[in-house]
Amino acid sequence: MNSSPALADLPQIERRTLAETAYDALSDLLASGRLVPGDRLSLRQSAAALGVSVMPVREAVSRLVADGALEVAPNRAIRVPVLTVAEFRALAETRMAVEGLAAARSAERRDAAELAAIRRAEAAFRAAAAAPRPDGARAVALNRDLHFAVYAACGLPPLREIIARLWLKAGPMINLDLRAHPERIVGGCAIRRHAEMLAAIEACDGPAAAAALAADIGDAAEFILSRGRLRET
Amino acid sequence: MNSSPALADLPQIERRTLAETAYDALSDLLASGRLVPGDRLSLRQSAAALGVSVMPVREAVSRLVADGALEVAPNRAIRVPVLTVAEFRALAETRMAVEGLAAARSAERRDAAELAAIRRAEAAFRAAAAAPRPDGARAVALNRDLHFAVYAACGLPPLREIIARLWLKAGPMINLDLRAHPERIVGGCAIRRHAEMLAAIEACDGPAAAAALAADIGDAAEFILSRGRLRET
DNA sequence: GCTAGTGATGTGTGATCACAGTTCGGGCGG
DNA sequence: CCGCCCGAACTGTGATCACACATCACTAGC
Repeated sequence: MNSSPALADLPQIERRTLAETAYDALSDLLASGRLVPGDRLSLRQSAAALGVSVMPVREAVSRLVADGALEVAPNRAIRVPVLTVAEFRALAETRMAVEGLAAARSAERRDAAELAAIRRAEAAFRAAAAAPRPDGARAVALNRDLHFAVYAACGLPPLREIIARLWLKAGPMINLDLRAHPERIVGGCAIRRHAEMLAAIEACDGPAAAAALAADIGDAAEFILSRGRLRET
Repeated sequence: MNSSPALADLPQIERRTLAETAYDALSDLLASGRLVPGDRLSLRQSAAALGVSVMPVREAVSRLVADGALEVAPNRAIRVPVLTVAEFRALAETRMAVEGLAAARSAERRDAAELAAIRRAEAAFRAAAAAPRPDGARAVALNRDLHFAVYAACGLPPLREIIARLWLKAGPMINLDLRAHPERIVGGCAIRRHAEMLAAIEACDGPAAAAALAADIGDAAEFILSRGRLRET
């Protein structure tokens, strides 16, 4: 079975289902904080907005509900969860532990290319934060890029996926205030924590990287908690 | 709007969708090892077996695919993944890290009731392993009960859910050999590791609990790897 | 004799319809 | 004027249908 060698040049055509695209679209809305805790969303309206039928949207929403990024109220209404203080604390603690784990591994295993990528991401975030008029949405995206540049270097794909799901759950709450008040967190602790983390990763110091990252998450969580927008019970 | 206090006694009627039931049914098949890596399954056949239409099954399968517990081949065939050696190693390492984390927290935070539950689960597993003719399926279930009794005591519901998903991914591979050869792992290391873990939890020694649990997972992983049923590439 | 084309069958994916349940607003009775 | 009730509109859920694609057995052609 000989065939033209030109066929080898053909790139694999990507096979994306509409459900996957819908999932990505909704995930992005959640991760960027454009979907606020308490927001309701309707399958039919979302489908209309995406220009598809309810079928793919239903599948995407079902996955997000399973991830805890959305919830179906007993009234059968789909909405972005409004976490209680206790739930938010548990989520933040889990993130500090799991993401700290990933950061420690990254510090100990990163190669030169990964370190360079982390350095670039840190510099980009710092530059954006130093801008005269900070852009909330851009800061959120760059912060995300930096964190996941670190997690990508941990060598454990399953761990990276776990963290991505945790971000989906925490995203709306975290990014809500970060978008509204970019100067607070961005100008304050985050830059310092990121610098500490980068230094630890450069020094291959796992525990220090974990501590810096946990502190970064802890700072943000304390800030959110102090604003008191969560449910008490 | 006064009403009889007897109404307070009524338990909340559970609102389960068929999709959730289907998800639980398939999860159980995966977790218990009755679904073996490489097995294909069809939406229509599964739906017929469950006595529902393809709709709920499709949603359940979609979630399991998102969890990595199932995969859709490019041929559009649904099957339980056959992990490569590298993937299995990464999964085992992730489990050792994350579940070790949970065990450490449990050791440090468990209350008396949780400790009692863990003791009961450990005793039940030990008793089943000591039986003259070990029952593979029962040992799998009791092992699962013991582990999750520990994770339930860590005080972090999100962490518990993460571990449940990891078990869904690893379940088919782990339980395949455990069901086939209950005497190997059950009679050997597992009992000892469990005893070490229980002792550490009783002593509120977090690091020791994490080490014992990681060793338990590591032993099982080594055993699986030595059997060489995984894909090389 | 062996390969390449061709049909039937079954696959997941997506759209559409049907239905029970909820929500919300308008209008009637008090 | 206020409170209740009923109906229209909308919700998610499930079933059914339609379609493009993959697989396999089979046959015609070299």
